[in-house]
Amino acid sequence: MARRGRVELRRIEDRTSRQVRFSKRRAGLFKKAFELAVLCDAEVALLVFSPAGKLYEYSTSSIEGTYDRYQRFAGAGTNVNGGDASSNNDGDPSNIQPRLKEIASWSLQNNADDSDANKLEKLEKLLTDALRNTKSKKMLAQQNSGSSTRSGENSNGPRGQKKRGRT
Amino acid sequence: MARRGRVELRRIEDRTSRQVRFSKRRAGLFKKAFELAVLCDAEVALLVFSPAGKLYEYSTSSIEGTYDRYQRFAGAGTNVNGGDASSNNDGDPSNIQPRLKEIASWSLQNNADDSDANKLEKLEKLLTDALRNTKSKKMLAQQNSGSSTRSGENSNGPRGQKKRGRT
DNA sequence: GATTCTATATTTAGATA
DNA sequence: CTATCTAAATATAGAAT
Repeated sequence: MARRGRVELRRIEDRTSRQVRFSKRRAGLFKKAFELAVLCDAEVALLVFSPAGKLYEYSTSSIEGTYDRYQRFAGAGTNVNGGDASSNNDGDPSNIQPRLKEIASWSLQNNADDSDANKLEKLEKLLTDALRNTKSKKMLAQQNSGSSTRSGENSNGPRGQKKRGRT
Repeated sequence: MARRGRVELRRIEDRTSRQVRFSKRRAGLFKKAFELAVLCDAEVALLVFSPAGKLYEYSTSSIEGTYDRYQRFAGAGTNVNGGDASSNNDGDPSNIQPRLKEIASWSLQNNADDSDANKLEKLEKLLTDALRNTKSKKMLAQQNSGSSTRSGENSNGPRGQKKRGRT
């Protein structure tokens, strides 16, 4: 963030302070959203509920419209994750369990120490791979079942692109 | 925004430049959205379609959930209270182990069946969260400054967070 | 609660790799 | 396309209004 002392990334306890920051940051966030839309010609939809329950929204066109596009996009399996399912998936995209085993194992072995960058790096890799496999698998499952079980597509990030060699 | 010459708030004509800015600004926007959610305990849903048609999303809980709340809210036009509904994210990026435990547990319980979209969806969320935590944690460890500025990067990798020589 | 002032913390456009 | 580095523009925590 920015300014004098430095801010911990965690829920602000002081009610008043949290409210003030919410106001300021909300304004900043909406401004950024607007700029991204205009400068880069992107379609943006942003919904924010304040801790008090108040609604704030912004959208290039309309919340509904963008949400619809989102559903069609995600549901149709068009290009759900930007197309990164072609990387080195260890061959079989449906082979998730092995990855999970690794993660589970790693988790147990490092239970007492998770502050080391190297370990974190390794974990990160495992998670990334596992996630990639998951997505590939999910698409397959959805396509096969034919039914639209689109309950909650809720992957946070726009997953990493290829990440391998440079062009 | 920020940098050397100054930016006109209008569509960037140069295709390449626009693409690069989109990448950077998108990352910044998602980071801000994440911070607002964590710091101020707000519920956020963000959808972005790049000019190329790629989808990027972030949500405190789930896009669908927040959209639903939005519709209800807009429809009722009243205070959607009755519980505040503030999602508790567990906000602490340094708390990775709990996530891993969840993953490990899930892994064991679903060992025999990983072909179901719903299960995969759940797993995906777990992995995404865990990954996000990992990255935040890693940056912290790397900075090794003892202070505590974290950033919840949910997009691609942790942007250059090295030392950044301020002038 | 929102806004202004101010001293820092961040963000980011460009150029590169 | 992504990551770095640098210089310059913003964003914003705190305090006061």
